[in-house]
Amino acid sequence: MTNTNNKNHLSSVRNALRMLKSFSMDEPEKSVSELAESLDINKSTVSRTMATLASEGFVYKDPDTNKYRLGLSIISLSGIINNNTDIFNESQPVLNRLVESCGETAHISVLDNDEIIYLQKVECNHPVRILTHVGKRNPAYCTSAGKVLLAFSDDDVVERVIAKGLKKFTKHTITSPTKLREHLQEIRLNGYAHSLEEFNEGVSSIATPIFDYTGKVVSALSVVAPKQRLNNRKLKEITKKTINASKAISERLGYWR
Amino acid sequence: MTNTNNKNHLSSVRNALRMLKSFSMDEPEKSVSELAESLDINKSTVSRTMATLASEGFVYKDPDTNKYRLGLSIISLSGIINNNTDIFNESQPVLNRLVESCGETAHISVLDNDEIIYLQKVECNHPVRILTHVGKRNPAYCTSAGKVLLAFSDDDVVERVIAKGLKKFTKHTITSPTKLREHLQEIRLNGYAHSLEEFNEGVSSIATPIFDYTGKVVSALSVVAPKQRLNNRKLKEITKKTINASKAISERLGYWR
DNA sequence: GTTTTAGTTTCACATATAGCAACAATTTCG
DNA sequence: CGAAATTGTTGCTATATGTGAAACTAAAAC
Repeated sequence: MTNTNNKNHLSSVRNALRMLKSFSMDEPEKSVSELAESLDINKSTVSRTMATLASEGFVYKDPDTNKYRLGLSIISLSGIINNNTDIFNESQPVLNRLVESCGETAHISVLDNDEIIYLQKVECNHPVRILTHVGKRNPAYCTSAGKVLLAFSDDDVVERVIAKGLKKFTKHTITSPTKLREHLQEIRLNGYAHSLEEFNEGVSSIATPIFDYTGKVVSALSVVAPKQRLNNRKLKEITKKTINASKAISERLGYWR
Repeated sequence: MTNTNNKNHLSSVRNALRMLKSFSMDEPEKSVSELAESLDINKSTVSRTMATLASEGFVYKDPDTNKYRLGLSIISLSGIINNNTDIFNESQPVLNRLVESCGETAHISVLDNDEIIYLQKVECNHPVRILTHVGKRNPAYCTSAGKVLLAFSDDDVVERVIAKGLKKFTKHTITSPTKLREHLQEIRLNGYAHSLEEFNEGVSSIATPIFDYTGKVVSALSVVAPKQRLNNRKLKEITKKTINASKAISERLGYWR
């Protein structure tokens, strides 16, 4: 037996999903043995599970190296999500214009499991690029997008994030629960959030909330840039443009003032 | 027992994957009962499997309607695929320029399971749009991208496609095996393929092959447009631009000459 | 050529899973 | 508004099924 965790969950399915999730940006290819070791699951179980995943196209087995990669079925499924999510359909053109106007990379992100996850990214032309990608997860309390989303979330979400611990990533990371609560309050009033090197040294960002037709904040729009490209004037200018862009997206989602 | 198909495959995992795959553009939301009925799997099995999928973020359960949707874990995984696939990284800027220059939508697609699947799409600004999306599958023998990919595939792939049957979608669909073989031969010589309403009435497209550093055709670049926007001159012009764009992408992938 | 490592498959056993049925919770309909 | 029907979840049990150990291949390393 491997996992007897959640009683009403199918362990073999859970194993399969863990195998899928173990692929990452840094390790996009894995062998059966590597999977078996890192997940602490028997080799033969991994072998059979991966074969099943492969037969449905969720992973692809390189016939030369015997290593597995994520497969095209996942692309198919992601396409279905995207086209059925309003934010995807409505935000694309607005994002493009924002990126062009600011000259910096922009993202759409949502809160998931008390972290943010990037749903969309439009990259700028600068050769110096920031280290995000669609699907990436980042902490909520030290990114501008995360702070915006927290600021408009229920208190219990904020408290849960605080309870999980506010890890210090840089000397600018807010680690005091009280300060964080005050800061979020301020963000709610201002209608935007800045993160000046709170998560990564040398990286700053600006985020604003996107409202749906019910007036709920469903996602955040953020612009990221290397700190040195963001002097005070530029910061203000981009903040204003980001606010306008998120208003435009909110309106497309049916939000009225 | 539900499936005893492939002996060395895990049926519960296969069930889970079938459940994931049953979501589509037209049916992005499904209830337990719907899933159970359409897949002919017991309700309780579906319930437990979906709960497992939900706990890992592969599906999301709407607390109001009790219906399931595909979840964000899939977006995460797709992001990993994209950023680790050379075609994704290298083709984006070239695609953008092509779309701007042609004024029509462009795609990158690959062959998977004898069908084409769209990996990437850059949309044009025309209000009249074509019905594709990332992750969509289309038949290979009647789309321009598919024909290009078949033309540069091994014979057994072509024969397999023929054996599966050449369904007539429009009056322009090629349904004769002999004609198809000749046509593919021609495409290989020309270095591009056209599909003039072979799959959808009123829709035409142009596709060219993309080579990797080993000289193998790994994907196709295609431009799609409503038939009426593609007069003879425009068709020639776009064909030329598409050829150049695919050459540019191939070079970025390390292909020489 | 031998040794090591990696992946698949066989086999027997234990158990996790599928199906049934009962239950709880909605929703639909009279 | 209450009865009937539909839907989702959970004990329960038998048995199909997934697991782990080891045998077996195959390939790579030495």
